[in-house]
Amino acid sequence: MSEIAPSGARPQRADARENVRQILRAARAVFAERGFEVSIEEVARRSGLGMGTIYRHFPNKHALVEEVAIGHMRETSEVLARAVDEEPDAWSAFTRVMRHMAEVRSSQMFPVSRRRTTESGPALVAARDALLADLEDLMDRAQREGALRTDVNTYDLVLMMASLPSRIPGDEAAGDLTVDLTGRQLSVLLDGLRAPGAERLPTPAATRPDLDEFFRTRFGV
Amino acid sequence: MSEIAPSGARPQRADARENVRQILRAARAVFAERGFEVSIEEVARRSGLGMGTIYRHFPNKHALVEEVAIGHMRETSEVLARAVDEEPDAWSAFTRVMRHMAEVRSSQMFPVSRRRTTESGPALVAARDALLADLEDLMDRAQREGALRTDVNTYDLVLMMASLPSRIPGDEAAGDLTVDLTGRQLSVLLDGLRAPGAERLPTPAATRPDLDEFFRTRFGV
DNA sequence: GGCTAACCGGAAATTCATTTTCCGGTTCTG
DNA sequence: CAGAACCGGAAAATGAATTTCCGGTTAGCC
Repeated sequence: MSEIAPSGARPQRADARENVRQILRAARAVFAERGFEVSIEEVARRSGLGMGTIYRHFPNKHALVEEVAIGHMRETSEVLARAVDEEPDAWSAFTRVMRHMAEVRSSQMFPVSRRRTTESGPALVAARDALLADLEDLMDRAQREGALRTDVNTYDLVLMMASLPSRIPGDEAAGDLTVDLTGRQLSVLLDGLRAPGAERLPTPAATRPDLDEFFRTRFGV
Repeated sequence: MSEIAPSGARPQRADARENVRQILRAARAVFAERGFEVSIEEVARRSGLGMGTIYRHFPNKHALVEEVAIGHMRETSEVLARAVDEEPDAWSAFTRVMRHMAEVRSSQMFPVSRRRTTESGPALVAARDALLADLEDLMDRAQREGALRTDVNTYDLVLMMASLPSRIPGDEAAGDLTVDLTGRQLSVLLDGLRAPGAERLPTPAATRPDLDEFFRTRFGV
């Protein structure tokens, strides 16, 4: 995480460890709902802690974002592995992963990477690349199965997922939406991804640099 | 527009009128590419004019945004009318309108409305509501035709269109994308909108308040 | 229980981007 | 060619966010 217990000093207190957990939980929820440009104050409010506490455990905002992003990548990889194991075919596994990504909005975490090179940087890059590779495998299988249209690639997919609207805002806001916008759009999207696809997609397809560039201009990370 | 010639005074100069046109053209392009949170300085740069000139013709940034939005609404209404006239069926007309909206990214303009009540406020609301009504008619027809899935409504649509990524950045930027992301996503989206649709959409459907609320939290307008 | 380092809250300082003003100099146009 | 209309862009005003700081509070070992 962010604090290593130096050999000679006192260890981290139990309440502090619990607070770090609360911060990460709150950050994850708030980022999912509103994107990671929300203020630290917002995260603090949601976690029930003060801003000072957050800065006690993370050197700066970006470090917090990175930590959350790593969590997303790893978790999604696990979900993917489990789906591949348990589902009867690649398409079912694929939709299951999509639903999970939409639910937690992990795709917006892909671009979080190298603005500043922090200590968790390498871990993040590794987790992200591992997920992308797994996703590509799964999509290949779904395409060979004849279920997924063959003219989309991993980057298209991540970008599409990133474009989905946020899920319903949390507890606090008064004027909450009553619709599951994400769910509705995702369903339409999945239908659109089914093979063979009537529309002809403009070429060329997206590439990795496109993905990076898009997120850079879109989210500034 | 924004300047009325008072009866006794000199009329607006020809070069000034041309500049207003340039400002609107530049604003439209920049907003389409990067959203309307781009700075006025950006608009100025793109129009080849100074910031002072923009403020000479528009009392504040929001007034400029409104003017652009009105243009989008009216233009899209015209495109829709023409499409209905010329296309053989409702679905073709529908896709034509969708492609136009994606091209100019007019759907992100829907929420621009009543933050401050300006003089152009009523005109904007009228233009927007007219377009929404026309769109609803067209979707109804496409649904009765059996081409458009019946479980989506106008609000779903506007929201989906608003989620599409920006089109390829303009002249200036060095690291441009080489992909037509908008086009690819739109094609997938259109396939997903085809009747009958295999996926079952979460209910209830979106409503007008949902649309307003979504944009408020998403774009702050 | 008591001591002390670890911890917390949140106001205040800082930073940074953006909007908006302002005015000396320039350009149309009658 | 007079003079109002116009322009550019530096600088002031604003606003929103990040980050620091420190007096006051705990946890947890003795």
